[in-house]
Amino acid sequence: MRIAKTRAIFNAAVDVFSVRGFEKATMDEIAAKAKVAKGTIYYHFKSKEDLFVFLVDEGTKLLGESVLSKLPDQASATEQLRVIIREQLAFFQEYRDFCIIILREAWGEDTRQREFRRMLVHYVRSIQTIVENGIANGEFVTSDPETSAWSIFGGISIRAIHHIFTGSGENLTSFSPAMEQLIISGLSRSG
Amino acid sequence: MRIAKTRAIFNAAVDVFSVRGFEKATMDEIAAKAKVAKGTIYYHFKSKEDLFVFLVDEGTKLLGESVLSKLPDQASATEQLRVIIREQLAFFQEYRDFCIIILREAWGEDTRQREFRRMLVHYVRSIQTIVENGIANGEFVTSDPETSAWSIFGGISIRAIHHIFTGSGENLTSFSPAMEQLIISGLSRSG
Amino acid sequence: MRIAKTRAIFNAAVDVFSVRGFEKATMDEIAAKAKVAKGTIYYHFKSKEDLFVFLVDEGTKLLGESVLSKLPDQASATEQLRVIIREQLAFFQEYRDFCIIILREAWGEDTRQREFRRMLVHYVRSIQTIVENGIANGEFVTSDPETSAWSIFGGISIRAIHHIFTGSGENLTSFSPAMEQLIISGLSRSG
Amino acid sequence: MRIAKTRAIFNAAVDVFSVRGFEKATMDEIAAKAKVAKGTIYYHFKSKEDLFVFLVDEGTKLLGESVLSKLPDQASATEQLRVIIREQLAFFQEYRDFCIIILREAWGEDTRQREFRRMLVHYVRSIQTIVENGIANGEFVTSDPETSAWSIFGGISIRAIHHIFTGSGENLTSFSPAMEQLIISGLSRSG
DNA sequence: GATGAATGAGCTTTCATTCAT
DNA sequence: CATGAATGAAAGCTCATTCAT
Repeated sequence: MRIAKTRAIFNAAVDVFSVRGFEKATMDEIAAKAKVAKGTIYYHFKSKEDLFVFLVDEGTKLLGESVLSKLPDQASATEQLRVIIREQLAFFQEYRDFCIIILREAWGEDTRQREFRRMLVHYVRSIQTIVENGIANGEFVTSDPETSAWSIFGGISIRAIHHIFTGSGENLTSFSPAMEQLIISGLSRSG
Repeated sequence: MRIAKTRAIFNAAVDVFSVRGFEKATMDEIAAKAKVAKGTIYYHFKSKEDLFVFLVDEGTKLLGESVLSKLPDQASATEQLRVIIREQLAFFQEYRDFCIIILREAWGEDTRQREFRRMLVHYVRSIQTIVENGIANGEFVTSDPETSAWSIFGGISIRAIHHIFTGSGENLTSFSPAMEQLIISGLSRSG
Repeated sequence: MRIAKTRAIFNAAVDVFSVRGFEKATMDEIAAKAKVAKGTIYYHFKSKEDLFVFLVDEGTKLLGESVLSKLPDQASATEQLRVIIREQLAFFQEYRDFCIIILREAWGEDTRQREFRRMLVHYVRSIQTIVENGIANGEFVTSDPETSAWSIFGGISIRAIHHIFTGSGENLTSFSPAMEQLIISGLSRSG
Repeated sequence: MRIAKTRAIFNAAVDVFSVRGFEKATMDEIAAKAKVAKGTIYYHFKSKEDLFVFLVDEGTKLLGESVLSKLPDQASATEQLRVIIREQLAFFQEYRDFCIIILREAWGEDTRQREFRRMLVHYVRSIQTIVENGIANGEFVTSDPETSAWSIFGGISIRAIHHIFTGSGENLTSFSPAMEQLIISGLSRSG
């Protein structure tokens, strides 16, 4: 029972936070959506902030696991990067709420925002590592792997969120080929 | 006098909105920072939302002007794209507050957020046009110019905001070469 | 206008705090009694605690002034002590609320309670000084002026509060002769 | 087992109520300190109020027994009063928590507070009886034995609580001689 | 034009009490 | 006997907005 309620609150919170944003989200709405009394949320989480941080931790961990578990061990850096692009888009397709929450709530000096960025940095470092491996084995060329990694992460994320708010029902993964090409080969015809 | 007060309010608002976010920003803090009475803000702006939208309109217009006015008319699409990257980074360097506001406040279904995205779409369409011109004249190859344009915009923005919150004092424009290379030539050695 | 509202809030707060006690008093009830909106209280006082401390400071100052201003400068210590007893009873007669608040709210480790005791100590020290003067000029005999002063203050206060809650409508000052006799001459017939 | 748990709850309650006061004390803290589940308290006591009243009844009874059992039957009223003063101080020395609870929680119109005063009145009446006996046999002089009794009780209690919150570690009974002298002989040299 | 005192709806959080196990 | 998860009413506090001056 305990886990069931915690789960219900978690799901409701993801929903409400993504629609309203952290500040405008109310515990009342989360409680209603989770079909528990407001006090029940406070029995399981010590505050709104605590609930949010829990959700962000889980969500970012899930992003990491979802994407990184798909990486083929023996493949080239190029292939690995393609997988990253494809799987991050797939993750945002399945968890649109997290895509919104990430872009909206990570930037600021509040505790929850710092914690959020700490998780994000961890994820982006995985991309950076792949880029660095690619450089090491001669596949890639770049003067600044950190900039590359954040640009790749940001490109995918902003492309996704723009689609979420503006696009048709099209699946996010349909952008994968164009993005892979852009990131691997660049725009230039000669490459 | 009118313009002076409006200006003071505007500047204070940019500051407070970027530090606190729209919801946590208070009219009291904006008034205090602008050194006007709270009622004075309501004399110049109809509401908190109205003030925010004004600021976003001005800011996005300024972004567009700052970046696009630097575009050399007769240059190649490649060169134009390089200028976009360089100048958008320069803009974010000068107006860090606005970089933060864009990434934080543009995503949601509130009126102010829709208006915000409308302005953003306008700007990104300029990038898209350059990409399309590049395709038309054979410089560029991509199957999806819209995805390219948003990826470019997103890559630059997220790289910038990560630096703003985490980086050292380094100038944002120092990332320009690496980003130009990534976007023009891609990561791949063979290109 | 400002002072009028502050005054109304002050009076309402004294009333509500004395009837309910600090913890059970609600800002809603104070606001209703003062006929102002709840927010108005927070415009004038930064918190419930702040309001309470303000009220305690004023009340204890008033107690000090009311009682001590009646002290005849050139009189004997005995006469001065009689005045203290009479006037403190008169003060509690007029400000029963303060009598209740003092006995109820001064004991504890919260900030407001420490502050309260600080004020009380100041007042009781005046009694102690009179006792010490009496010793110096040979009127009084006691081995411990501090104990005497607190016993006198406590005797008066508890006798008063017992009357407030249990007694008839009789005026508190009617206890003055018996108390003066007790404190000056003691119970013993031989004295 | 039943009695053991009831005892543990009782002790924890005395502790928590004296530190926090009735309103701020929480059943959670009492349960934690008693090392029982919260529900267990409700098995033994019907409500928070019920627990408090039980504790007050026991405590006041204990005060009465502790002090009055020491009264030497055949002694003079003067000697009996000296014993009262000494033993009440000794009681407060051993049960400081209860001294605090008395002064804090007895004044108000709630049921528990009326019940509390009913117990207190019972105790103070014992002092009053001694005073009246003293008058009857010519030892004492006073026009108002009730006022004397409450003043004596109040003087002792307030002197004690002031010491508890402000004093050094000194034993409360060290104030007994000065208080006995004050109450028996008064401050006046001539007596 | 400009002010700032006043408002009250709305929010987060607490906690005594209940009850299924 | 004992437990502790769940409840929801109630409270302190915030803040965008208004309006008399």
